[in-house]
Amino acid sequence: MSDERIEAGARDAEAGPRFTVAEASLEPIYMQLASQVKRHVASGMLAPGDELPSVRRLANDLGVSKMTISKAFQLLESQGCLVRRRGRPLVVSDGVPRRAGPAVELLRPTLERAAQEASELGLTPEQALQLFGNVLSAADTRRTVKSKMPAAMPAA
Amino acid sequence: MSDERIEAGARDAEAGPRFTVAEASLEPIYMQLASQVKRHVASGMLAPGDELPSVRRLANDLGVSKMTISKAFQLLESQGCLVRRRGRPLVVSDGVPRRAGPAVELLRPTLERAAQEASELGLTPEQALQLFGNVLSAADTRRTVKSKMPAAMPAA
Amino acid sequence: MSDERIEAGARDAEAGPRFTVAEASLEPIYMQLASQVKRHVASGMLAPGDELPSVRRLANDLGVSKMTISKAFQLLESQGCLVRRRGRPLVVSDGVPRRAGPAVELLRPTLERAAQEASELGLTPEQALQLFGNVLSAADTRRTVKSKMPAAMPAA
Amino acid sequence: MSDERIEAGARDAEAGPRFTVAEASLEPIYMQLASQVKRHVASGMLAPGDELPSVRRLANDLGVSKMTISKAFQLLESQGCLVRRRGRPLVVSDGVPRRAGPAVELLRPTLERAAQEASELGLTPEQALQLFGNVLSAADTRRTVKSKMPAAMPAA
DNA sequence: GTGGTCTAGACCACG
DNA sequence: GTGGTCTAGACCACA
Repeated sequence: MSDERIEAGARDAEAGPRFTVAEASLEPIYMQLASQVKRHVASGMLAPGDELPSVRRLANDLGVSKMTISKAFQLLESQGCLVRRRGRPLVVSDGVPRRAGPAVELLRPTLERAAQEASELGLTPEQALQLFGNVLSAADTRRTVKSKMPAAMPAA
Repeated sequence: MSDERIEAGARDAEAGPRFTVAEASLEPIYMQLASQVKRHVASGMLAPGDELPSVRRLANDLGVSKMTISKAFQLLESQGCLVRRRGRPLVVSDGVPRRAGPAVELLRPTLERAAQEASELGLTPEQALQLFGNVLSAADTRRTVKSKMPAAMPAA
Repeated sequence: MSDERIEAGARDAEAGPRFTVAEASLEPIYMQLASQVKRHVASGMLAPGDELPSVRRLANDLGVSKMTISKAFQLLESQGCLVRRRGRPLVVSDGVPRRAGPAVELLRPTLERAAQEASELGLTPEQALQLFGNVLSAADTRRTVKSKMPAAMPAA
Repeated sequence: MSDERIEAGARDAEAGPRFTVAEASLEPIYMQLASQVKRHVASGMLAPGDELPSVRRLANDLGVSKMTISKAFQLLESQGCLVRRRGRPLVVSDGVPRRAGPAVELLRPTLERAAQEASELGLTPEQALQLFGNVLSAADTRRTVKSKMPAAMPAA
């Protein structure tokens, strides 16, 4: 992860999903957030019925406008992923637990893109796989180092 | 590669680089093209001195505006990747063969993104690696099957 | 129609859909617009493939912000009613011609509300029907008077 | 009335006004309630001097916050429709029995909106009228069927 | 010219 | 406190 990311949520002992945006990315911020929420739902990090961080807090933590967060949430609501309740934080819908199949399927598009790029780069599948292995290890290490505590208990 | 892609180049006996764009993608077409050219250069598919297809032809084949192709080339020229010569097609610069290190490095950002997503999806590195293996195999198979004619050999 | 409405589109000989917003209404402007577009599609006033007025023009004519128009269109796109094409005006989708059944069904919710209110007002169905008849006549008259020409030919 | 409605009042032998709110509606609940009370007053279902259900009871029956009920009542009080007396339930004011003319006038705005929508849908006044007739019949039937007990007589 | 993204801030509705 | 709506204006991407 060479690009700078701004993080929000789940710090310290708090056990919640982490939200990050890559400012440098060309992908609109609200889309980064929306797909991130979907991944957190797919992973179980966000369960149906869970409340999301408030728009204001996220906007503040991530350093983006309230409207941008709102837009992300609105997109997710239009896709049936979140539900609105008057005057309450948004909540993960329980009607549509996983609309794109199991968690693993949400990763496929990115990997397909990687495969396409690897092919254009003239890399063999083996080379591509090995590089991914390296990248995964590096990420894992970084993560492990970062949180010295056993990752915050799952069911706090 | 579930999304529809429009292809151009490397047909018949001609063994040249293949250009494709995903209309549905949110990534600007000119950027898709520019990064694709860079990958072809990194892979050696396009060597320094090689001529690129004409703007008109690419625009026609890919079904996009000439402006869009121009913009991609313009971007590459401004990065020193292509050079323009009076009334001639653009050629690959030999001054800056690989500005991002070996080919493998151009794949890293996408894989880092995949790793980040895998982590958010709660997948283990092993699961992510396995899925990538599947995807690479599928892509390889598809490619092999597709080109019955001895056109451009599958990079491997 | 006692409330003031700001109109846009389809003036003079131009035969296009008319867009209006009621400023005084509590219904958000973008929702007023979105449901209006749906009605125009259901009526055939807007056919699949037709382009909508540009965001800027509508915003200007209706005296609202560009973002507000954009939000209405975005909502319609998320419902599959409009489709976006790079750098072109939005267009009525042909994939989902009428997702709520025939035109008449789009009127039902409002009439159900009216029926509920009539009942609470202690009106008999006959009284309610008669009042609706009066209102329809009034509207019809007003419309006829307004456009002295034969309403602009349907298939211009 | 396809939307779910939560009801309160007029149960058992008690013959009083019925209050309902549509949770899913975008219209604020307190406004739904306030306009409903006005209709009940216009219909005579609530006569000047009649007491309204207590805030607590309505809140409980309708499953909304007491604040919301209070807000509705406050609005009505500020409009002179209800009057507050020390420690007693609110009663219908006799000063302003029908501030918008006869009952039928309270229905007009909704019917005007329906007429506007019908026009945008390309329906003839005859079609619109017929649909309203159907809707009124359906509502009437449902109501008759629903109340097997000789509770509050259907208004007719 | 088209639409899209984002911001900063004001104001509203609901609890 | 929550989210929603709207604005005015800046900047970007695409034709």
